[in-house]
Amino acid sequence: MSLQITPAELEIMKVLWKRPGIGASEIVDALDGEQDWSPRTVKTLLSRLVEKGALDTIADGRRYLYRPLIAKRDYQKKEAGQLIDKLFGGRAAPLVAQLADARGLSNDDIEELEALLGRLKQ
Amino acid sequence: MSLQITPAELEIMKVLWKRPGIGASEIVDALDGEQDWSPRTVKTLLSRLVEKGALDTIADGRRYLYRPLIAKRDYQKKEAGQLIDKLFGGRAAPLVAQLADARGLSNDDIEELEALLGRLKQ
DNA sequence: CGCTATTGACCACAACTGTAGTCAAAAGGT
DNA sequence: ACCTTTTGACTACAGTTGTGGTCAATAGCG
Repeated sequence: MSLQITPAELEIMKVLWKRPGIGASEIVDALDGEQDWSPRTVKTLLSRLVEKGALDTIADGRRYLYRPLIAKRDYQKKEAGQLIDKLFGGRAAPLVAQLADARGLSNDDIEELEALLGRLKQ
Repeated sequence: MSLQITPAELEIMKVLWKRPGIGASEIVDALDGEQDWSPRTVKTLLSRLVEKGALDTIADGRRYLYRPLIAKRDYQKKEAGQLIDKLFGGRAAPLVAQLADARGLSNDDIEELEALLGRLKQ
């Protein structure tokens, strides 16, 4: 199944995760400033996502509204899992260590993580 | 610079991170069982990695020995950073939460993370 | 010393990606 | 009732990636 979403396509998905059920032109507008794509490009990406089964269309007169068929969380989980399998020997701790090293964790991050670990531990 | 290493190329890098300075045929052997690539394929990937500046060659008679020019840690850091920027709003904590959810952290993981956080805290 | 196996250089080629154009139908302004 | 704009369908096309073939030089076996 593993529907492969490319980086460009992901930008579209992110818009639709925030505002599911909008049409192509709203997506173009939402991307303005972020990405500088012609509306044609956005349409192509949308078609490909529909083809791949990542999006659903709802007819709305002469146009379609688009809705994600995969949840953001599921996608995040899959990507995070792939990364640690690919590069960190399947262990989460080394990844976190790298992150801490790469960009430093804020105090908020640290507290949040401690709370999370506490919850996991019981 | 951001030399883009593809998934197939990464397999080669992983071998060379473990055993830097080996030749093409040793790499083919090392990959046996992992990947099922013809020696030609491995050769092509090696050339591309050299071309991209990810590997260095050392002449050794009629062949080359290959050595990584990027450290594994640096690559891990870059990838981890990209993932959280791309999908987790640049924050590490949500990533860890997803990982915990996706595959569960082992008790060892949890302890390791706690130790890590402790070190980061003061 | 001649033959075979190995090696790097170069080439091939289809699938996937990023980026967008053409076209025909339809919707809406005037 | 037209003309313009918007939309989806289809098409294009170059660059990247996965996968491997050809070829010529050469190194080592016998």
